[in-house]
Amino acid sequence: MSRKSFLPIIRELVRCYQAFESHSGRHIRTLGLTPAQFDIVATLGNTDGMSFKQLGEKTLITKGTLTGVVDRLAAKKLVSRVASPTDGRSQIARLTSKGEKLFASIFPSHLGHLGRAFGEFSGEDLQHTEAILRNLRGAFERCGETT
Amino acid sequence: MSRKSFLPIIRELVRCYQAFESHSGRHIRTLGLTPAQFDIVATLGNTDGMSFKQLGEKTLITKGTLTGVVDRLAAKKLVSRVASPTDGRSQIARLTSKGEKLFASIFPSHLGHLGRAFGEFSGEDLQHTEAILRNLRGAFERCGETT
DNA sequence: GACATATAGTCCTTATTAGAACTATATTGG
DNA sequence: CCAATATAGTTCTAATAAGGACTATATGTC
Repeated sequence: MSRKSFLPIIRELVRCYQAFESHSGRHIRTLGLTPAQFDIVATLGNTDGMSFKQLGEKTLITKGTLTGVVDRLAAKKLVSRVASPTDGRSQIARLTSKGEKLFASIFPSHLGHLGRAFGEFSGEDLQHTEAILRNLRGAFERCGETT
Repeated sequence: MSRKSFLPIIRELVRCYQAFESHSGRHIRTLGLTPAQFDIVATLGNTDGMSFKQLGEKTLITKGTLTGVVDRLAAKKLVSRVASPTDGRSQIARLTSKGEKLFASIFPSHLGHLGRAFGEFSGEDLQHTEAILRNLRGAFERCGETT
């Protein structure tokens, strides 16, 4: 298989993601958060809180970064940290009541913003696009495992 | 169309891109460059140089960031800046001979690394995947234009 | 030629990113 | 019970990211 024939896919993936980031990030900033902060608020919404490990897994933000982002959300009084009752090493991050209100307000707004891109997609389009992306992700992840 | 039904696509796009970044970035770092630096070297390879404006368009690195990345590549003697002969505001960034050698050495290596992910893809798979990504990118970009 | 407007790149600021080293705590095996 | 190993989160570092303000230059109009 020609090595070059996959380059258009790489190019389209990068541009697609950047277009998404631009579309999404532009709106998030008007909400007074950064994309990483929004990601954490969205992940914590409608939960009782979760450990940093779980947060890192669900958001794919590396743990070195996660500490700082949670720090800034805590400084904004949107998130609080509580020591884990069961593991002395661990802390639980949880939305404060202010954070819950923010989540309740901005999450639907952001879903609406994102949804605008999908107005022309049929149900079949959506399922097909998801399947293709999952397959592509699997291809990259399988390479990662062999390292 | 249900607002929620596109969320799996968003999730898969983000995870797919992160898997790609992890797969690609890991290799680039072993080459002694950062992903943004590699992006610029790859974009300048096999050209006579280009303006920052053109570089920004081809790499989608914002100009505030671009100055710093080119600075660091210049400090590594991989890229040089020359004043534009036709526009007093503009500068041309170009690979040095050291940069050309690096490009010649690492670009095929990186293509090989990326190509490993696509070993199971048929020609039709590749074309189909590209078409889906282009369509999805178009959806996000069309939203950007209406702002 | 003068003036208004636009543009190229730089500088600045705040936040994020990734990963290694570190400390405190947990787990496992003998 | 103790030693070895693993893990959770923090700290640190250098680089990137995004966008606005700025300076120097270009362009267009009168």
